[in-house]
Amino acid sequence: MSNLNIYTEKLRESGLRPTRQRLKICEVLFSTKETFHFTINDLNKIIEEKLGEKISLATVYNTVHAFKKKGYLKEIAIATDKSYFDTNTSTHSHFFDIKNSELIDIDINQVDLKNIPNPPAGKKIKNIDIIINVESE
Amino acid sequence: MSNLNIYTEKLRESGLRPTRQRLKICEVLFSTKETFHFTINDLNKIIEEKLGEKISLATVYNTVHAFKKKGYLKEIAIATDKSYFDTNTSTHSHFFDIKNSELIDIDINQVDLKNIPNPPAGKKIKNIDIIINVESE
DNA sequence: AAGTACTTTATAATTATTCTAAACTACTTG
DNA sequence: CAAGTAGTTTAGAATAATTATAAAGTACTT
Repeated sequence: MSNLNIYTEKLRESGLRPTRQRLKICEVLFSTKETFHFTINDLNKIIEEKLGEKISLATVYNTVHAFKKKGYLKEIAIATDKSYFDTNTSTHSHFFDIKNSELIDIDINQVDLKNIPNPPAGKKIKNIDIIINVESE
Repeated sequence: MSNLNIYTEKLRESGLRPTRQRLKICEVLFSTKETFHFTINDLNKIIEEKLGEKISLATVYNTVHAFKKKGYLKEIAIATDKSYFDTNTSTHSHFFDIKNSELIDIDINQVDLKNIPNPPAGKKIKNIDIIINVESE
């Protein structure tokens, strides 16, 4: 698989050694151009079911957090008990279906603020999270 | 205390009987026009420290959720392990200081979307959460 | 080839939240 | 106003997400 070098580089850049387990995680996260949303538990299940590799939750947590810190993953800000992550790290917003906890990407061009307010004194804006909550009618 | 009737009404409207404990919760949440942000734990501590009333956490959870359901409180969508609530139920957004988990209201007039994207087929927009993440510089 | 530093893992610990069932209280109605 | 009943409070247990730990295993340097 020629993606190996890419995975290895991503891991190294994140300060992690390329191990069998971490490469499997990469395979799920970065093998396709299609992006997706997941919880740690989702991810762990996919690795087990699709790749037949049973990885300790702690390893998945550590790796996902390292990728998030490095910017290879983004965390999505929603009011739920679990953390959701996104393999799409470009600036964009989400629809969130309250009933089934489904997240849907919104193209950046479709959402934009009219004007950005001045941050409080001594504070700098890092990024802006926009969630449009929807419900099936 | 002439606010008693107001508290009682809010509780009744939320489907709850006015009990000693719930009235104390109201006293903290609704006694002043100033709004504030809190976690369940914050709220419980304030009630104990300021009003000298020790209330079971379960009671606080139940009451806060009933108020949220009725619309007397709003939950704020941020990516943290705890749930944050807001006594300001008008449409508005927040600055969120990542380092100290501090929330600051933004006047609604200062934040507005240029255009609202069409929701996915069969779904209806309920509300929009906007968080501007900031960091001390 | 061997040593060191980093990893994985199972398991325990922590934290937020929800559940439960027994004791208690508000409210209705006679 | 004295029950009765339906809703409440509470401590503690149960759940669930996440983080910490420490022993066994692996990647990488030399």
